[in-house]
Amino acid sequence: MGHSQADKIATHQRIVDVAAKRFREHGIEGISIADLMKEAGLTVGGFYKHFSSREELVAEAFEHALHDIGPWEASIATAPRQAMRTYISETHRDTVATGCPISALANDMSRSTSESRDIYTTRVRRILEQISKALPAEDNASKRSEAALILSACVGSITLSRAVSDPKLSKQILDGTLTKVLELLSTKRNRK
Amino acid sequence: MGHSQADKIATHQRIVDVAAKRFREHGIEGISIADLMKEAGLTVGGFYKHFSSREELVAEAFEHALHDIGPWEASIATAPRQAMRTYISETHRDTVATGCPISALANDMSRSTSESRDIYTTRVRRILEQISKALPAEDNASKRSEAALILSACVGSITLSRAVSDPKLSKQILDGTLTKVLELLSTKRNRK
DNA sequence: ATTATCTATAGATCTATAGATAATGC
DNA sequence: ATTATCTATAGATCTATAGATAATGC
Repeated sequence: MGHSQADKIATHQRIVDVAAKRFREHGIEGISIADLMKEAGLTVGGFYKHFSSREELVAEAFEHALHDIGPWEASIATAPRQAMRTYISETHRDTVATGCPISALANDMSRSTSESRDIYTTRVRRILEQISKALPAEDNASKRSEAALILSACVGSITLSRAVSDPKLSKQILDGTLTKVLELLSTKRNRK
Repeated sequence: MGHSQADKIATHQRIVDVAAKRFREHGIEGISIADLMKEAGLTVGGFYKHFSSREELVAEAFEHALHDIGPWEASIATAPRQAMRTYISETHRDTVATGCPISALANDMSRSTSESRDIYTTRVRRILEQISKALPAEDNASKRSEAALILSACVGSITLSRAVSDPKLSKQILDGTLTKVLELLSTKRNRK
């Protein structure tokens, strides 16, 4: 067992990694420090040499989880249709642990008063801007509205697809939403 | 303090009422039986004369919570635009305790294996059908897709509006999504 | 000597149960 | 006599801390 300072950094990162996954999977209150430490190959006693409180781990783990959607977020500008296909997909639905924390932790965030909630907020704003930029040219107000619709559809469809117990309905929600979102991204509609 | 059988029924209902609210507010694991009983004006010891387990209360409370969206669901067919204005609103955002459990408990449901999840699923299916019927005439496949988009947008927008900490962004998400959903409900778009 | 991790445990929950108390209802 | 509710508590968590152990690093 390693005890060097380099090992400690790696250990710290491993705890955050595990937490970022399990929080998305089980909810922020849904897993104990002891279980997280165990999965990281450690015992519970060492935890407070790495974090001053559970809340501190939550904040770090949440920020870490946001890294997982970095590439996706960047792809909105360059390949918006592909980005939507990736998000609104069965693969994403079935990989909550490494999937988008904006969706997986939305209900938890609404109950949070922590710093994480502000980071969450900033990130939502940034994603809305990215989607807005990717939209066919219209006036800016309309773009902002459409970006809100599309992000809401992303979050809502993946959340609903995970919540329903019928795989057929789950797929129908994803496929239906994706189809319409892709239409919104490409079609120039006639406006009144 | 009442001890009659009639009182017991009223007491039972009061516990379920309180639970239905607090589960939506704090999440299913976010409040203890003791706190729920206290709010219902009782002590924790009496709980198991009403329910065989915590899980049984969760199931009853969830079904009870679904009653709260009965009128809304019925209004989709008769006044779809008004239904959307009601759902995607600041008022709904600020009343989680009595608001739509489909949104408030979505993340909890995805982790559940209980009977409640099947009830949830059936209800989602029914709402999708209602929305589908309210859409301007198109082919059925397209209607189903559009219903999926609209329900996803409802759930996603209310969830995001609660999760973000900036009231301005919160309102922007609601207003933007609502505007576009209303367009979808009324506009006959040109199709390729 | 310092420190990363471990074992052990205190104190605060939470679910569920046992037994007492005080009403109802035959 | 029955039963709705209460007080009290067992047993299982969970967060956080104290002190021991065994490695690192000057």
